[in-house]
Amino acid sequence: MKLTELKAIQLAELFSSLSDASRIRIIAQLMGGEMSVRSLADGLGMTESAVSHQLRGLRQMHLVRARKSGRQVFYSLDDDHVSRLFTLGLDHVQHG
Amino acid sequence: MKLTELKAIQLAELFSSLSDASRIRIIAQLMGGEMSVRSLADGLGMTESAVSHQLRGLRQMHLVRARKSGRQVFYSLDDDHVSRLFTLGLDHVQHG
DNA sequence: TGAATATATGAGCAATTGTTCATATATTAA
DNA sequence: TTAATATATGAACAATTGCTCATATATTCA
Repeated sequence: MKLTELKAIQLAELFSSLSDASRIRIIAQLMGGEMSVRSLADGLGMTESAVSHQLRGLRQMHLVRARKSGRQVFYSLDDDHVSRLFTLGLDHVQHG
Repeated sequence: MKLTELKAIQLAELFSSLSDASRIRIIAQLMGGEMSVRSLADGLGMTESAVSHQLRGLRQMHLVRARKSGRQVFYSLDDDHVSRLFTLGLDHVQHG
């Protein structure tokens, strides 16, 4: 298959976004619906700062989207590509 | 969604395997069928050493498989999860 | 306005990563 | 056996990454 260097880099960046256990766990939580930064941090046992740093990267790669309400920010998965990549990956890990 | 820490780590490792442009280009080449280390290296403009190092990681994650024939080793994609992850990722990068 | 709360961000540091270079192993041919 | 070829591997180094800590911004409430 032919692939421009740019597309290769973009693809690598996309998968990079999913290449850390903390980010995977953030995404797993968001599979259940939108959550605030604090409740993500509480649920994951991470600091809000660490979660916020990770969410920034996920946002930049359009894996999550933010909705502001008052002083909270609720995050959710951006589109269904994300959960499809997630479950396809889980498939690969579980079977063969 | 609930996810054990082990599964989170395994998923992250899987996506890590796809998180580098060189590895993405190796996989793109292998979408066309099996290739030797040398022809991969030639086609990608990488040294055989660099390609071999990367193939080792891909092999360990069961993304590629090796078939030895004489003094050459031919690599191919391990199963269809790989190309499905690849094309799903490409989808995400191209649209939305 | 000022205090409290929720999130974001920059600097800095330890840990990880991808490559090169040198060398090792394995196979074939002479 | 020796030389040549194909691949693999270990060490080392620069570059990147994910966290903590301190601080900044934004919003609500008194």
